[in-house]
Amino acid sequence: MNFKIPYEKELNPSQLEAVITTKGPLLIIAGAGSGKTRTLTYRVARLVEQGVEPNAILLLTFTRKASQEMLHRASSLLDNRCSRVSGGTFHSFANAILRNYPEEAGFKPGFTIIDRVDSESLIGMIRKDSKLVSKFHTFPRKNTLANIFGKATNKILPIEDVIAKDYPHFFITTEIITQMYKEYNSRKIEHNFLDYDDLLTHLHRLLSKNPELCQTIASRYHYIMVDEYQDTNKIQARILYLLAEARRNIMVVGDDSQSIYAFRGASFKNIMAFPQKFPGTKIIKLEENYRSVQPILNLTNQIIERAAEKYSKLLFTSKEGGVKPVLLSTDNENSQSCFVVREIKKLYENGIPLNQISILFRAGFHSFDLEVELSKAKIPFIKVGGFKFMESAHIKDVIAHLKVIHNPNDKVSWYRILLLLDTIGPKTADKIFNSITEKNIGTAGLSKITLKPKTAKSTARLKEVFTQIGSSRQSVCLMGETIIKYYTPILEKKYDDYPKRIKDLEHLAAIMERYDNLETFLADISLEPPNTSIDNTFTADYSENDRLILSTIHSAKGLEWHTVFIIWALDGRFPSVHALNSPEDLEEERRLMYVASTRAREKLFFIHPTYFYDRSSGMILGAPSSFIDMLPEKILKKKSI
DNA sequence: CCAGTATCCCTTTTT
DNA sequence: GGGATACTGG
Repeated sequence: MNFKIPYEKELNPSQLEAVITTKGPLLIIAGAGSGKTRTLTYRVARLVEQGVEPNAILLLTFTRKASQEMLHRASSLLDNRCSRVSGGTFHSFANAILRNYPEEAGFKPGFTIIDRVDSESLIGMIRKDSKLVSKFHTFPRKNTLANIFGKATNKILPIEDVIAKDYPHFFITTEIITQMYKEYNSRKIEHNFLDYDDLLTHLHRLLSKNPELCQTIASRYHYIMVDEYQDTNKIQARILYLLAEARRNIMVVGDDSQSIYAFRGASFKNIMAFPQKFPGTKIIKLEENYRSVQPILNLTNQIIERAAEKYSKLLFTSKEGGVKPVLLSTDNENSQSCFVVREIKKLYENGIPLNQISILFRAGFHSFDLEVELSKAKIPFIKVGGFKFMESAHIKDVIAHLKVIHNPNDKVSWYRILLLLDTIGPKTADKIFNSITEKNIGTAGLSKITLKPKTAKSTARLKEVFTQIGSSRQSVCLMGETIIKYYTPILEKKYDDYPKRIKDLEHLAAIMERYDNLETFLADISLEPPNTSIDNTFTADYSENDRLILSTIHSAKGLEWHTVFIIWALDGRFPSVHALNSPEDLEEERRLMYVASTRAREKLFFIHPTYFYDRSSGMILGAPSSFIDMLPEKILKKKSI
């Protein structure tokens, strides 16, 4: 067969082998910067070029953006057929399948995806209803309960194991927590809710309990590719197995050294287990690094070499030159920020565009001081990760109105809406919710139920809104506008900082314009919530042109820049205090440091203050991150100012 | 039954 | 230094 794309020319031997091995199970161990995305892209193109029906290829990635980008690139390599490849995240894939087979999966059509905040609210309701909670001196709070439930689900462990291992101080409450977990699951069914974990577990259950249906679904996908396999959890691995076991045309790509999502149940051991699940797996390692200069690789190799458990690999490059990474000690937080600002100005004057520079940190709030200094210096920046806009109160308030329109059974959202109103508390909200669900009259039914005069007065405007929306089949955007208009006075009364929040709502309205279907809109914002901001207001559409990038390390996965600054490279912050007493957690912090430092092409800085009082732990921090402190001068230049 | 006040808690990363 | 929860008065 003659191929249009000159694969041999454009790929190195290992990459080429990965691309042309299209049959059978394939495991690619891809070191940082080894052209993993390139390999996946060419492989998609190759399959399509071989005549495989594009939608028979399933490309599962970590974010939707990643799959879109790959398919876009594949399209420009070959042709537009590549854009018809089925791609997305595990969660969005599960969402799509489950919406097609709700009954088989055991719930009503038109389910609502609930985020962490909603899930905690529901748990809070259960907790409040329980008379047993007050019998204990301490009982886990709703967010702790959510953590316990989540861990049990994602790691496929019984509740009691999770409590015994991670929450021994709550051991005597085990029985009640287990009871609440059951209650949580049945209430989700009652209100037609699926939380993030449910998307995966329900899909898994659907496939495993329904062999024929599983076969129907599996037979659609002749070729499966999974990116970032090190960050999948056990359930995801099982789903993949069910989808791929018949044809066995499955390729997974990952790097165990870059596994950074154990906190939500991911396990890099999936990589180790893959060849056992699929006997005859061909393993290919990509070890040539095309990203960083050798001095940076020398350092990153050292960081990861000390890891307890890994597939061994050693990255090398043929890139010449480069300078040694720098560890810089500054006296306090603000001098850390000022140093970064000064260096950025220098780089910019030397012709490095701002969008080729990034500042990385462990947690979203670590950049606050720096953001102030950047604003003072008039350096434009965009921040990625950390804060969750979709979970901020004003956004959730507006969305709640849309959610009850879509699913009138959504008790959490009804509560949220009703409690915004004067004289309405939990009890009244309960009554209203019950009469609406009993009569099954939807949101427009709010005006049909009998209320006390006082309550009727408080709900008057809301009734109007729902009647208006219910009678005229409005577009998503129009509904949104109606609700925002209704909500704005409430917002102004509730928050002193309302101008900023109104701006957020305008951005939300802009997103809504792109949708003609409410269900799709609600699912999308839950599954791929916007996580970028400019000037502290969230931004869905932006160009990174000439903007500095501030990002959490988790959100920097897969990206690269000319220069990378890692701030707060401070013991107790990075690694975080939370990880200090668990060797496993500490290993994850190490991998996180590895991910952060392998983002740099030419220049890499670690910065830390030498004196910092940490309010939360009451500790005084000052030592550099233990992952880099022990590195010799030969590898890391140490300076202080 | 709501709303306002005192107290306690914790505080990472994300689909 | 803030949010969530428990408590208390109207």
